[in-house]
Amino acid sequence: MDAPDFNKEKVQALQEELGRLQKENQTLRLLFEEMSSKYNVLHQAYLQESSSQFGSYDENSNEGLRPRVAAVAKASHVYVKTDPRDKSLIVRDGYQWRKYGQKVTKNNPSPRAYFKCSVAPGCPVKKKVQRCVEDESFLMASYEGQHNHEVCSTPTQSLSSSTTIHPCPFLDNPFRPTVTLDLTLSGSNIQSSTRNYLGNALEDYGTSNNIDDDDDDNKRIEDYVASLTKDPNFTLALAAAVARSISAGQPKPSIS
DNA sequence: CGGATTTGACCTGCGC
DNA sequence: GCGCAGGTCAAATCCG
Repeated sequence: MDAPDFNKEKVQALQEELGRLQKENQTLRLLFEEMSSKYNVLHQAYLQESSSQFGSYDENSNEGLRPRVAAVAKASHVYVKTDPRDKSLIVRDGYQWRKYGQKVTKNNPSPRAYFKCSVAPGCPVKKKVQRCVEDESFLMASYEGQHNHEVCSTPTQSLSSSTTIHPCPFLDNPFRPTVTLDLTLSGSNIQSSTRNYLGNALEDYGTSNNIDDDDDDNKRIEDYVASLTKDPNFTLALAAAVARSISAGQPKPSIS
């Protein structure tokens, strides 16, 4: 058998395979972008819904980061992203608190701290702060009672640059820690930060895509896919987005 | 020195 | 009634 002919056939087969993979990559990319887009829309809706249920912050209001009093009237939970190395149980939420107790609870090795609002002498609001078992980088703050005064500090004092607040990243939030609502950012940056997780790789790929350099492209794709699939947070976010996309596409059961 | 924090003791509710 | 766990009190301590 002629060696050059054999090599020619082999090259041709590889080119066909390459072309097929490129088409597949293109399809997957489009699918990814669509899912990413849907994910962002759904996540924004989720955050809006969550902010109406939890003690949360109105970033569009000129009142800054003050928690909505109505939401704090009953016991509510807020998850705060902090530095895991920071062992303090301090949640900067715009109010001034006096610590009156600390206790180690049964199901959590991290101690629970008890705070009373010290802004006004008669303010009945209490707060419990405990590090999450699932992820020690999160603090869970439970608020009880209703403030009878206005917030005492400015928004810039309320939240440190490294503090981020989440409605609930563990129990009922399918997005888990993959997405961070960083209240130190502006509104547009909040959206861009939520896009980062799923969008960056594809955006990077899109901006650097060069048709003349197929080998580099494939290598880049493989690197992106490998880095994404290795990340459990991405897997969770992807699963949630797929589930939501599927459920969103199904007709809603009629309520009679 | 005064206010905030720490920490052990005490109180209370709940399940067995 | 007892034990356990969570919540609160208050004296001691720390810190600016």
